[in-house]
Amino acid sequence: MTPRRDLAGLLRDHGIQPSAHRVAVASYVLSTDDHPSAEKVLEHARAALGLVSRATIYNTLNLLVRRGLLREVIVGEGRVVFDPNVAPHHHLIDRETGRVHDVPWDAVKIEAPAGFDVADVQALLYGKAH
Amino acid sequence: MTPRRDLAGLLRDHGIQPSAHRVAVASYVLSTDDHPSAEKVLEHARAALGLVSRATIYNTLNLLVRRGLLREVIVGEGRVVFDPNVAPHHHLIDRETGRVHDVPWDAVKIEAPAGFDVADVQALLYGKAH
DNA sequence: ATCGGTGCAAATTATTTGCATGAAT
DNA sequence: ATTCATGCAAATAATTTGCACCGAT
Repeated sequence: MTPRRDLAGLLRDHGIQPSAHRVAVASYVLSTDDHPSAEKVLEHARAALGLVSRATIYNTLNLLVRRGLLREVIVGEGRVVFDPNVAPHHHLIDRETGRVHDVPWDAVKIEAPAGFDVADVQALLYGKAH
Repeated sequence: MTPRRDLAGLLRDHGIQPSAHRVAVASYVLSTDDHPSAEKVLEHARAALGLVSRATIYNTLNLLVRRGLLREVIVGEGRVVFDPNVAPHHHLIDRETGRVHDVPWDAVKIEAPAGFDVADVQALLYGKAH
């Protein structure tokens, strides 16, 4: 497989110049399972770097998505969240905490409707821990 | 069951005063399987009534949703659409035409993740007709 | 010297809200 | 007369874009 030395190397391998801001954003968003919003990514970036523009966050997140390192997930109700797990899987939203959890791909089975080729499925499960 | 005489009666039964605008909006959006956006509902309302404010459309749609006659569905990529089918079911988005189709509830089976009560599931299938 | 990344402000898009007018009860 | 729906414009919220600047190659 792709030998990955470090974050900067990973970014470069995906055609992204590893600027300080991009590395800071990537080091958080590519290794968390928080499913952060753009706003939360901005907070983390500011904690790490001081002054960061919101536009830079959006630009960087969009770039990571375009390059296949990150996935944008719309978890209903207009919430948009980012997930470094780019393999096929689903999501569960805890209605009490708002937290988003990954759900394994094969926990959901679909019977494709007649007359359609289903290329992708995104299941959103809403529930709560018990 | 609730004896439903006409649209105005249906609205009244749900605590909605059947103004001309509301009846016009409802008569389209409650009987179509187009899964229209707010904008498309506005077009139809204008075709039927002439001058209609966008705000009135949003107010009316939100009212219908609040009263349980309509469901708001977010079909990925920021598209928001309205569906008069308020019974549990899923959706399939045709990637070529953009059209949204209803998918029967039991076409999708989930194995609830350990430790969670799943109260609701919304599956979005992306594909194309063949 | 050039290229590309960043900050800022302005633009965009979708939606909501406040307010005054006018219609319906 | 009072209530409530409507139109309009302004407010909001989330995201994108244009542009000037600045640092790194």
